[in-house]
Amino acid sequence: METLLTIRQVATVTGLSVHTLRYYENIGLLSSIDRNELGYRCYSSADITWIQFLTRLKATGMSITNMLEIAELRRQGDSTLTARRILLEEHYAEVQQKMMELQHNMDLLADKIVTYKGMEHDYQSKQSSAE
Amino acid sequence: METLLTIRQVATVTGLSVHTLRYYENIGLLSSIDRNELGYRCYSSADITWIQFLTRLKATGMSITNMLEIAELRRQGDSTLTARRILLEEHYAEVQQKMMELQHNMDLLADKIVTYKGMEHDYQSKQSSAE
DNA sequence: ATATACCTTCGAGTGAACTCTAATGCAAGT
DNA sequence: ACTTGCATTAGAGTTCACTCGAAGGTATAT
Repeated sequence: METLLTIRQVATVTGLSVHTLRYYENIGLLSSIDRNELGYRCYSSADITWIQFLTRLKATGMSITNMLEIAELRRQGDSTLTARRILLEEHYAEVQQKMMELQHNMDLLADKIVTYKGMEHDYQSKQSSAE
Repeated sequence: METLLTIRQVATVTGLSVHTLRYYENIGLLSSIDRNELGYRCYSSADITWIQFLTRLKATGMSITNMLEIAELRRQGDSTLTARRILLEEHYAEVQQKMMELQHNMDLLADKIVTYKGMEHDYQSKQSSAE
C-alpha cells in the first residue's frame, strides 16, 4: 500500500506553502488530488513527482499560464506526449537564449566594477595629495 | 555645447517608456533632470549613461529598492565609490549563484525531455501493435 | 481657428503569483 | 470542557514594477 501524504507534509517536501498547493489545485495545475474520509487531501507519490516537475519549470521561469497548458495536455493522456515534449524544448531554447543575454549583461557589469576600482584609486590619490 | 534630449528621444534610445522614465525620476532613481523654459525635461549624455547603467542592473535582476540604494550613494559623491562597488560585487556574486542553480534546473529539464522521447517511442510501439 | 503632437502633474489601475484572512469544522491531548 | 493543531472554502489583500488616464498647457501645421 502506498504512503499518502497530507498537504502539510507535501509542503515540507516540495518547499511550496500549504496555501500555494491549494492555489495550484484551484487553478488546475494539480488535478484530482484524492481526499480521505474527512475530506482532507491525500497526495500520492505520483502527485509529488508532478509537483516537483512543476517546481522545476517554475525555477526556469515558466509562467503559470504555460504550465497550465502542459497540465491540461497531461490530463488528456499519452497521446499528447509529443506535444508536451515540444513545449518543453521550446521553453528550454528560450531560457538558453535568456541565459546568454544575462551572461552578456554580467560581463558588462564586471567591466563596470573594474571601472569603479580605477575611480576609487583616482579619488584616493586626490584625497591624499590634498592633505 | 552638449546636445540635450527630450524624454521621448531618451525613451527611444534607452528602450524605456516615457512613463517609466518619469516614474524612475519620481521615485528617485534619476535625480535632477534639467528642465527647459517650458518645463520639459532635458536629458544630458551623463543622464543617458546613468539610465543605461540602471537598465543593465535591471537586466541582471536587481530590484528597484537596491537600485535606489546605489542611486542615493551616487548622489553623495565620489566618497561612496567603494560602497557602491561593493554593492555591485555582491549583486554580481548573487546572480552568478542563481545562474548556476538555473543551469542545474535546465540540465534536469533536458533529462526530462529525453525521458519524454522514450515514452513517446513506447507509446507509438503500443499504438502500432494494437492495429 | 483648430487640430495634432508633444509636454506637465498626480494618482489610480494592472497583471503575475502568490499570500493571507475569515468562518468553520473535526479530533486528539490535558 | 477546552485548547491545539490540523483541515476545509471563498475571496480579499500584497508586492513588484510598471502602465495608464485625466486634466491641463504649449508650439507647430493646415
